[in-house]
Amino acid sequence: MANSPSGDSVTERLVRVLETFTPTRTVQSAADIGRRAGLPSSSAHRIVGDLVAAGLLERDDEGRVRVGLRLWELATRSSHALRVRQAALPAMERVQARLREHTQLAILEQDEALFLERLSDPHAGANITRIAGRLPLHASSSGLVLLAFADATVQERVLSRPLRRLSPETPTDPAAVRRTLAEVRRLGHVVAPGYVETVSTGIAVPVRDGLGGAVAALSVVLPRDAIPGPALAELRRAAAEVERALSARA
Amino acid sequence: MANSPSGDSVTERLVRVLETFTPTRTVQSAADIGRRAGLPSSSAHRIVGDLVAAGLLERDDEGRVRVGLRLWELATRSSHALRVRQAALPAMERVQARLREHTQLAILEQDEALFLERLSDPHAGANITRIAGRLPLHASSSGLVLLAFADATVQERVLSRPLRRLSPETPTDPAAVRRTLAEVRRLGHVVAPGYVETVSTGIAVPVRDGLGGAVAALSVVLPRDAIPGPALAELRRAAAEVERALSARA
DNA sequence: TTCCACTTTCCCATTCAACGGGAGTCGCGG
DNA sequence: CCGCGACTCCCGTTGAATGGGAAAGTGGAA
Repeated sequence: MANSPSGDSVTERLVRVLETFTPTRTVQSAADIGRRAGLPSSSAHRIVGDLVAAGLLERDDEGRVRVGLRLWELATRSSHALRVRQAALPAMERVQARLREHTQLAILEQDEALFLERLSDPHAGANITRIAGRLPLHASSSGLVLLAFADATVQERVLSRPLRRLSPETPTDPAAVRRTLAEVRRLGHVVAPGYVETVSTGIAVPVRDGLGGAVAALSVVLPRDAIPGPALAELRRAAAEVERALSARA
Repeated sequence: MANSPSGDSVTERLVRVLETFTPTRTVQSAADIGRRAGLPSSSAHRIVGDLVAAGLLERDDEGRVRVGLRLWELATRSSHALRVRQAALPAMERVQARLREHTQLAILEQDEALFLERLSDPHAGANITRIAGRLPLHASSSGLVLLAFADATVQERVLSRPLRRLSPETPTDPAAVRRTLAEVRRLGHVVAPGYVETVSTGIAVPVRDGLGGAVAALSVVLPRDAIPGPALAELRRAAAEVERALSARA
């Protein structure tokens, strides 16, 4: 029953297998994969074997499995988001050189903020975001910026669902979030203290397209008590630079 | 016949479909995909539909197909090469800020040089390398560095096959390449004028691991007549920085 | 407007590849 | 030495993938 809403086709199985890999779990045994994907052991081994043969998975020196580089090569054909990343990288490096904390680039993807790039100072505190990681739109500075400039239907959909709480200070009242969004649109930025982690503050600005929308959010994560002014100025400058770079090649 | 040396299993078909996307061809109709992958039209449509449902492909506003972001998310689980990229990025930015041409990072992958990252000045001349692109090991500065510090069996295998010519100046005599490799090992760098394109010179240095091998090659592409000295100094410094960054987190 | 070329969707009988249970091997730790 | 887990191989069954064909949508040219 290919293509059906939730049976299991071969394709779905393959994806399930690939999804057993997480940002933290990057290598595992074939048997592990089978267990996590809910597959009979013999099937799991066969499927993993196929994927390895196809190059989507690789075996390391001692038989364990990891995601293959071929997959990354294929993924890179997905120009549209990666063009944004490419355009933003120089500006992000500049921000990072000045602030030396965490500098991030996120886009709106399936009602979440998807982080495309992240530059971190080794001396900066750890934080939760990762490249290719996601955060809820209402609960992160990047997300709020993306949501503020998103399509109205997206806003409705997101705010009509229960708003997950990441930290004690995450805003979970739809009305409050709506007010925040209006303010984001007015000011062109957002400062989100403690929304994601109590010890840090996210600061984000939109990278605008020509039509009132936002193609991405640039953000930095600072210690909770840092003063946001200088970071904001840096971010504003960077966003303008990215917008220029994006419009330059059309 | 799952897992067999070259029949066609479902997995192989999926990969064939994904491989119809190239760095240049990033969107196409389902029918196109079918033709390129050698699939009956009805099968092609079904498979594309499955892949879209799984999120590995996406349809744009007008029905055409492109590679999905989900694929990129999955690919990012492939930490091992991307750790190198992450470690190298700051140093690469520094090189790029100084030289303002093309700065590249490549690793050895299946007997080719695979480019993980590339920073290009908008004012620099175009050149052939791309992120996730590949070049032969004998015919690019990055490749020669990688080959010079590679396993002896890899060297033998590569040099025993016919050496493809990319430009009139590409070295294609195995003996000559062998001499070059020895020199690369002695000097710790290579200057490759016109090997890839007649108008440019590639300059590369290895990023060494602790054991006589190279984890990656850092390179720049300069106009053919540029003097290589300053670039070399920059690259050396950058490589040392990357080696430090890599050993820092273990 | 009609015609034509092309893409896409839907349907359905056939069949063959994927499936998974099971048995056997290897390697490790107790 | 035994037990446990990972992995490999085998093989009969079966149902999902397959692809031909028909028909509906799309769009440009005449």
